[in-house]
Amino acid sequence: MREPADILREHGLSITAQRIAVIRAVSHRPHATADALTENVRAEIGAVSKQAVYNTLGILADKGVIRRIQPAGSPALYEDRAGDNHHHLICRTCGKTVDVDCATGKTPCLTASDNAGFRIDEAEVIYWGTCPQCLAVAARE
Amino acid sequence: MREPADILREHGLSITAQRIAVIRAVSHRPHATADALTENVRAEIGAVSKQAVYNTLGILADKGVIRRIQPAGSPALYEDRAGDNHHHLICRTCGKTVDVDCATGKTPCLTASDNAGFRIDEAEVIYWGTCPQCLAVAARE
DNA sequence: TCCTTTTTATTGACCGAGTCCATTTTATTG
DNA sequence: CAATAAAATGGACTCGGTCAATAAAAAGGA
Repeated sequence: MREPADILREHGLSITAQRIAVIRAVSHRPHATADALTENVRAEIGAVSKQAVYNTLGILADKGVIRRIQPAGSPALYEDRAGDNHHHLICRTCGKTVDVDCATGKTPCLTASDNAGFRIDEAEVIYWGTCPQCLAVAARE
Repeated sequence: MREPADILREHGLSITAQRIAVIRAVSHRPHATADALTENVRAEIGAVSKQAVYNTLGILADKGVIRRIQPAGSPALYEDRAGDNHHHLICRTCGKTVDVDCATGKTPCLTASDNAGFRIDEAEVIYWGTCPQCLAVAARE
Protein backbone atom coordinates (compact mmCIF):
# COMPACT_ATOMS: atom_id res chain seq x y z
CA MET A 1 0.00 0.00 0.00
CA ARG A 2 1.16 3.52 -0.71
CA GLU A 3 1.88 6.25 1.78
CA PRO A 4 -1.03 6.75 4.17
CA ALA A 5 -0.99 10.49 3.60
CA ASP A 6 -1.36 10.01 -0.14
CA ILE A 7 -4.27 7.70 0.33
CA LEU A 8 -6.03 10.25 2.48
CA ARG A 9 -5.29 13.06 0.04
CA GLU A 10 -6.61 11.07 -2.89
CA HIS A 11 -9.91 10.72 -1.17
CA GLY A 12 -10.16 14.31 -0.04
CA LEU A 13 -9.71 13.47 3.62
CA SER A 14 -7.84 15.55 6.15
CA ILE A 15 -4.49 14.17 7.06
CA THR A 16 -4.16 13.50 10.76
CA ALA A 17 -1.75 11.52 12.87
CA GLN A 18 -4.57 9.24 14.01
CA ARG A 19 -5.63 8.34 10.51
CA ILE A 20 -2.12 7.70 9.35
CA ALA A 21 -1.53 5.42 12.27
CA VAL A 22 -4.78 3.55 11.66
CA ILE A 23 -3.84 2.93 8.05
CA ARG A 24 -0.42 1.71 9.09
CA ALA A 25 -1.94 -0.59 11.68
CA VAL A 26 -4.35 -2.14 9.21
CA SER A 27 -1.70 -2.83 6.66
CA HIS A 28 0.71 -4.09 9.26
CA ARG A 29 -1.70 -6.39 10.95
CA PRO A 30 -4.33 -7.87 8.70
CA HIS A 31 -7.52 -9.47 10.03
CA ALA A 32 -7.37 -7.49 13.23
CA THR A 33 -10.31 -6.20 15.24
CA ALA A 34 -10.93 -2.51 15.82
CA ASP A 35 -9.80 -3.09 19.36
CA ALA A 36 -6.52 -4.64 18.39
CA LEU A 37 -5.91 -1.88 15.88
CA THR A 38 -6.59 0.69 18.55
CA GLU A 39 -3.84 -0.81 20.66
CA ASN A 40 -1.47 -0.74 17.74
CA VAL A 41 -2.26 2.88 17.07
CA ARG A 42 -1.71 3.76 20.72
CA ALA A 43 1.64 2.07 20.63
CA GLU A 44 2.55 4.19 17.66
CA ILE A 45 1.24 7.64 18.50
CA GLY A 46 0.49 7.47 22.21
CA ALA A 47 -3.27 7.84 22.29
CA VAL A 48 -6.40 7.67 20.19
CA SER A 49 -10.03 7.59 20.98
CA LYS A 50 -12.05 4.55 20.14
CA GLN A 51 -14.24 6.81 18.07
CA ALA A 52 -11.43 8.10 15.90
CA VAL A 53 -10.47 4.55 15.07
CA TYR A 54 -14.00 3.50 14.20
CA ASN A 55 -14.48 6.66 12.22
CA THR A 56 -11.33 6.14 10.18
CA LEU A 57 -11.99 2.48 9.59
CA GLY A 58 -15.54 3.23 8.54
CA ILE A 59 -14.57 5.93 6.07
CA LEU A 60 -11.77 3.91 4.55
CA ALA A 61 -14.01 0.89 4.19
CA ASP A 62 -16.66 3.03 2.48
CA LYS A 63 -14.08 4.40 0.09
CA GLY A 64 -12.93 0.90 -0.69
CA VAL A 65 -9.43 1.47 0.63
CA ILE A 66 -9.71 -1.27 3.22
CA ARG A 67 -12.10 -4.12 3.64
CA ARG A 68 -14.24 -4.98 6.61
CA ILE A 69 -15.20 -8.58 7.20
CA GLN A 70 -17.72 -9.56 9.81
CA PRO A 71 -17.58 -13.24 10.54
CA ALA A 72 -20.37 -14.80 12.56
CA GLY A 73 -19.71 -14.64 16.26
CA SER A 74 -16.75 -12.34 16.00
CA PRO A 75 -16.22 -8.61 15.96
CA ALA A 76 -15.41 -7.06 12.61
CA LEU A 77 -11.97 -7.57 11.14
CA TYR A 78 -10.19 -5.16 8.84
CA GLU A 79 -7.72 -5.77 6.12
CA ASP A 80 -5.53 -4.02 3.74
CA ARG A 81 -6.27 -5.99 0.61
CA ALA A 82 -9.39 -4.65 -1.00
CA GLY A 83 -11.10 -4.95 -4.32
CA ASP A 84 -9.45 -8.16 -5.45
CA ASN A 85 -12.35 -10.39 -4.54
CA HIS A 86 -10.41 -12.77 -2.37
CA HIS A 87 -12.05 -14.80 0.32
CA HIS A 88 -11.45 -16.10 3.82
CA LEU A 89 -10.86 -19.31 5.61
CA ILE A 90 -11.72 -19.17 9.29
CA CYS A 91 -10.97 -21.72 11.99
CA ARG A 92 -14.03 -22.50 14.07
CA THR A 93 -11.85 -23.41 17.01
CA CYS A 94 -9.28 -20.65 17.31
CA GLY A 95 -10.63 -18.02 14.95
CA LYS A 96 -7.53 -17.86 12.83
CA THR A 97 -8.33 -16.13 9.56
CA VAL A 98 -6.47 -16.70 6.35
CA ASP A 99 -6.84 -15.28 2.86
CA VAL A 100 -7.72 -17.52 -0.05
CA ASP A 101 -7.84 -16.51 -3.63
CA CYS A 102 -11.09 -17.00 -5.36
CA ALA A 103 -11.62 -20.58 -6.43
CA THR A 104 -13.15 -19.80 -9.76
CA GLY A 105 -10.97 -17.16 -11.38
CA LYS A 106 -11.00 -13.40 -11.58
CA THR A 107 -14.29 -11.98 -10.33
CA PRO A 108 -16.30 -15.08 -10.72
CA CYS A 109 -18.25 -15.53 -7.62
CA LEU A 110 -20.34 -12.58 -8.62
CA THR A 111 -22.61 -14.96 -10.44
CA ALA A 112 -25.46 -16.45 -8.53
CA SER A 113 -27.49 -19.16 -10.23
CA ASP A 114 -30.57 -17.00 -9.96
CA ASN A 115 -30.23 -13.41 -8.97
CA ALA A 116 -33.92 -12.85 -8.21
CA GLY A 117 -33.73 -9.45 -9.87
CA PHE A 118 -31.03 -8.18 -7.55
CA ARG A 119 -28.10 -6.19 -8.82
CA ILE A 120 -25.23 -8.00 -7.15
CA ASP A 121 -22.10 -6.03 -6.34
CA GLU A 122 -20.18 -8.37 -4.08
CA ALA A 123 -19.96 -12.02 -3.28
CA GLU A 124 -18.64 -12.66 0.16
CA VAL A 125 -17.35 -16.15 0.75
CA ILE A 126 -16.28 -17.55 4.07
CA TYR A 127 -14.95 -21.07 4.32
CA TRP A 128 -15.43 -22.46 7.81
CA GLY A 129 -13.32 -25.27 9.12
CA THR A 130 -10.48 -26.24 11.36
CA CYS A 131 -6.94 -24.99 10.97
CA PRO A 132 -3.92 -27.34 10.91
CA GLN A 133 -2.91 -26.54 14.49
CA CYS A 134 -6.36 -27.16 15.90
CA LEU A 135 -6.62 -30.37 13.87
CA ALA A 136 -3.36 -31.54 15.43
CA VAL A 137 -4.57 -30.74 18.92
CA ALA A 138 -7.83 -32.58 18.29
CA ALA A 139 -5.98 -35.63 16.95
CA ARG A 140 -3.79 -35.80 20.04
CA GLU A 141 -6.77 -36.14 22.36
CA MET B 1 -40.51 -29.87 8.11
CA ARG B 2 -41.96 -32.58 10.28
CA GLU B 3 -43.82 -32.20 13.51
CA PRO B 4 -41.89 -30.06 15.98
CA ALA B 5 -42.35 -32.62 18.73
CA ASP B 6 -40.81 -35.33 16.57
CA ILE B 7 -37.83 -33.18 15.80
CA LEU B 8 -37.24 -32.58 19.48
CA ARG B 9 -37.68 -36.24 20.34
CA GLU B 10 -35.24 -37.32 17.65
CA HIS B 11 -32.59 -35.18 19.21
CA GLY B 12 -33.26 -36.20 22.76
CA LEU B 13 -34.64 -32.84 23.80
CA SER B 14 -37.47 -32.22 26.19
CA ILE B 15 -40.68 -31.26 24.53
CA THR B 16 -41.97 -27.94 25.73
CA ALA B 17 -44.55 -25.52 24.44
CA GLN B 18 -41.86 -22.87 23.99
CA ARG B 19 -39.68 -25.04 21.82
CA ILE B 20 -42.53 -26.20 19.68
CA ALA B 21 -43.60 -22.64 19.10
CA VAL B 22 -40.05 -21.57 18.24
CA ILE B 23 -39.77 -24.33 15.65
CA ARG B 24 -43.10 -23.33 14.16
CA ALA B 25 -42.05 -19.71 14.04
CA VAL B 26 -38.79 -20.46 12.26
CA SER B 27 -40.43 -22.58 9.62
CA HIS B 28 -43.27 -20.15 9.17
CA ARG B 29 -41.10 -17.10 8.87
CA PRO B 30 -37.71 -17.68 7.32
CA HIS B 31 -34.85 -15.19 7.67
CA ALA B 32 -36.28 -13.72 10.83
CA THR B 33 -34.32 -12.34 13.77
CA ALA B 34 -34.52 -13.84 17.25
CA ASP B 35 -36.55 -10.82 18.20
CA ALA B 36 -39.09 -11.26 15.46
CA LEU B 37 -39.36 -14.94 16.28
CA THR B 38 -39.94 -14.11 19.91
CA GLU B 39 -42.90 -11.99 18.92
CA ASN B 40 -44.28 -14.79 16.82
CA VAL B 41 -43.91 -17.20 19.67
CA ARG B 42 -45.65 -14.82 22.04
CA ALA B 43 -48.51 -14.49 19.62
CA GLU B 44 -48.85 -18.23 19.60
CA ILE B 45 -48.42 -19.25 23.21
CA GLY B 46 -48.77 -16.01 25.13
CA ALA B 47 -45.31 -15.56 26.60
CA VAL B 48 -41.73 -16.69 26.37
CA SER B 49 -38.52 -15.44 27.80
CA LYS B 50 -35.89 -14.11 25.50
CA GLN B 51 -33.59 -16.72 26.93
CA ALA B 52 -35.81 -19.65 26.04
CA VAL B 53 -35.89 -18.48 22.45
CA TYR B 54 -32.13 -18.04 22.22
CA ASN B 55 -31.61 -21.34 23.93
CA THR B 56 -33.87 -23.21 21.55
CA LEU B 57 -32.47 -21.53 18.46
CA GLY B 58 -28.95 -22.24 19.62
CA ILE B 59 -29.56 -25.90 20.29
CA LEU B 60 -31.40 -26.46 17.04
CA ALA B 61 -28.71 -24.70 15.09
CA ASP B 62 -26.06 -26.85 16.77
CA LYS B 63 -27.99 -29.98 15.90
CA GLY B 64 -28.27 -28.83 12.31
CA VAL B 65 -32.04 -28.65 12.39
CA ILE B 66 -32.11 -24.97 11.54
CA ARG B 67 -29.52 -22.64 10.17
CA ARG B 68 -28.25 -19.41 11.63
CA ILE B 69 -26.95 -16.76 9.28
CA GLN B 70 -25.20 -13.69 10.57
CA PRO B 71 -24.94 -11.02 7.91
CA ALA B 72 -22.71 -8.05 8.53
CA GLY B 73 -24.47 -5.24 10.30
CA SER B 74 -27.55 -7.23 11.16
CA PRO B 75 -28.62 -9.46 14.00
CA ALA B 76 -28.61 -13.18 13.31
CA LEU B 77 -31.32 -14.64 11.10
CA TYR B 78 -32.69 -18.14 11.37
CA GLU B 79 -34.10 -20.41 8.75
CA ASP B 80 -35.73 -23.69 8.32
CA ARG B 81 -33.75 -25.00 5.37
CA ALA B 82 -30.56 -26.56 6.59
CA GLY B 83 -27.92 -28.81 5.18
CA ASP B 84 -28.60 -28.19 1.51
CA ASN B 85 -25.79 -25.73 1.02
CA HIS B 86 -27.85 -22.93 -0.39
CA HIS B 87 -26.77 -19.33 -0.16
CA HIS B 88 -28.19 -15.87 0.36
CA LEU B 89 -28.75 -12.70 -1.51
CA ILE B 90 -29.06 -9.66 0.72
CA CYS B 91 -30.16 -6.17 -0.22
CA ARG B 92 -27.79 -3.53 1.13
CA THR B 93 -30.58 -1.00 1.22
CA CYS B 94 -33.53 -2.73 2.83
CA GLY B 95 -31.97 -5.91 4.17
CA LYS B 96 -34.27 -8.21 2.29
CA THR B 97 -32.82 -11.71 2.28
CA VAL B 98 -33.51 -14.28 -0.37
CA ASP B 99 -32.36 -17.86 -0.87
CA VAL B 100 -30.29 -18.80 -3.87
CA ASP B 101 -29.25 -22.24 -4.83
CA CYS B 102 -25.59 -22.84 -5.10
CA ALA B 103 -24.21 -21.58 -8.38
CA THR B 104 -21.89 -24.44 -9.01
CA GLY B 105 -23.83 -27.60 -8.36
CA LYS B 106 -24.36 -29.90 -5.44
CA THR B 107 -21.92 -29.18 -2.63
CA PRO B 108 -19.41 -27.40 -4.70
CA CYS B 109 -18.42 -24.35 -2.89
CA LEU B 110 -16.64 -26.50 -0.39
CA THR B 111 -13.58 -26.26 -2.57
CA ALA B 112 -11.22 -23.40 -1.93
CA SER B 113 -8.38 -22.89 -4.37
CA ASP B 114 -5.89 -23.40 -1.58
CA ASN B 115 -7.09 -24.70 1.72
CA ALA B 116 -3.95 -23.79 3.66
CA GLY B 117 -4.15 -27.09 5.52
CA PHE B 118 -7.60 -26.37 6.90
CA ARG B 119 -10.30 -28.99 6.98
CA ILE B 120 -13.21 -27.10 5.51
CA ASP B 121 -16.72 -28.06 6.55
CA GLU B 122 -18.83 -25.23 5.23
CA ALA B 123 -18.70 -22.55 2.61
CA GLU B 124 -20.87 -19.62 3.44
CA VAL B 125 -21.70 -17.38 0.54
CA ILE B 126 -23.48 -14.06 0.78
CA TYR B 127 -24.23 -12.09 -2.33
CA TRP B 128 -24.60 -8.40 -1.55
CA GLY B 129 -26.50 -6.10 -3.82
CA THR B 130 -29.71 -4.19 -4.32
CA CYS B 131 -33.11 -5.78 -4.59
CA PRO B 132 -35.54 -4.99 -7.41
CA GLN B 133 -37.70 -2.70 -5.28
CA CYS B 134 -34.78 -0.65 -4.03
CA LEU B 135 -33.40 -0.43 -7.56
CA ALA B 136 -36.72 0.96 -8.71
CA VAL B 137 -36.77 3.53 -5.92
CA ALA B 138 -33.22 4.59 -6.73
CA ALA B 139 -34.04 4.93 -10.43
CA ARG B 140 -36.99 7.17 -9.66
CA GLU B 141 -34.84 9.71 -7.86
C1' DT C 1 1.61 34.16 7.97
C1' DC C 2 -2.55 34.63 10.59
C1' DC C 3 -7.36 34.04 10.73
C1' DT C 4 -11.57 31.83 9.48
C1' DT C 5 -13.96 27.85 8.22
C1' DT C 6 -14.35 23.15 7.99
C1' DT C 7 -13.04 18.81 9.35
C1' DT C 8 -11.63 15.66 12.84
C1' DA C 9 -10.77 14.02 17.68
C1' DT C 10 -12.26 13.42 22.38
C1' DT C 11 -15.24 12.04 25.96
C1' DG C 12 -18.83 9.85 27.96
C1' DA C 13 -23.45 8.43 27.65
C1' DC C 14 -26.03 5.21 25.34
C1' DC C 15 -27.93 1.13 22.47
C1' DG C 16 -28.94 -3.48 20.75
C1' DA C 17 -27.89 -8.22 20.58
C1' DG C 18 -26.72 -11.65 23.13
C1' DT C 19 -24.98 -14.22 27.47
C1' DC C 20 -24.75 -15.48 32.48
C1' DC C 21 -26.70 -17.04 36.59
C1' DA C 22 -29.66 -18.05 40.45
C1' DT C 23 -34.20 -19.54 41.02
C1' DT C 24 -38.55 -21.52 39.83
C1' DT C 25 -41.15 -24.33 36.88
C1' DT C 26 -41.88 -28.07 33.90
C1' DA C 27 -40.78 -32.67 31.69
C1' DT C 28 -39.22 -37.11 32.06
C1' DT C 29 -38.14 -41.42 34.34
C1' DG C 30 -38.34 -45.06 37.89
C1' DC D 1 -46.85 -40.36 41.92
C1' DA D 2 -42.56 -39.07 43.56
C1' DA D 3 -37.67 -37.99 42.45
C1' DT D 4 -34.60 -36.20 39.30
C1' DA D 5 -33.15 -34.09 35.41
C1' DA D 6 -34.04 -30.56 31.97
C1' DA D 7 -35.87 -26.09 30.71
C1' DA D 8 -37.87 -21.54 31.55
C1' DT D 9 -37.78 -17.17 33.87
C1' DG D 10 -36.09 -12.60 34.99
C1' DG D 11 -32.75 -9.55 35.68
C1' DA D 12 -28.09 -8.13 35.70
C1' DC D 13 -24.40 -7.79 32.79
C1' DT D 14 -20.98 -7.83 28.69
C1' DC D 15 -19.36 -6.51 24.36
C1' DG D 16 -19.05 -4.22 20.04
C1' DG D 17 -20.37 -0.32 18.32
C1' DT D 18 -22.86 4.39 17.74
C1' DC D 19 -24.43 9.19 19.10
C1' DA D 20 -23.87 13.81 20.23
C1' DA D 21 -21.80 17.85 22.32
C1' DT D 22 -17.50 20.05 22.87
C1' DA D 23 -12.63 20.83 22.03
C1' DA D 24 -8.87 20.61 18.93
C1' DA D 25 -6.58 20.53 14.84
C1' DA D 26 -6.25 20.95 9.44
C1' DA D 27 -7.21 23.31 5.31
C1' DG D 28 -7.86 27.32 2.60
C1' DG D 29 -7.81 32.27 1.62
C1' DA D 30 -6.32 37.24 2.28
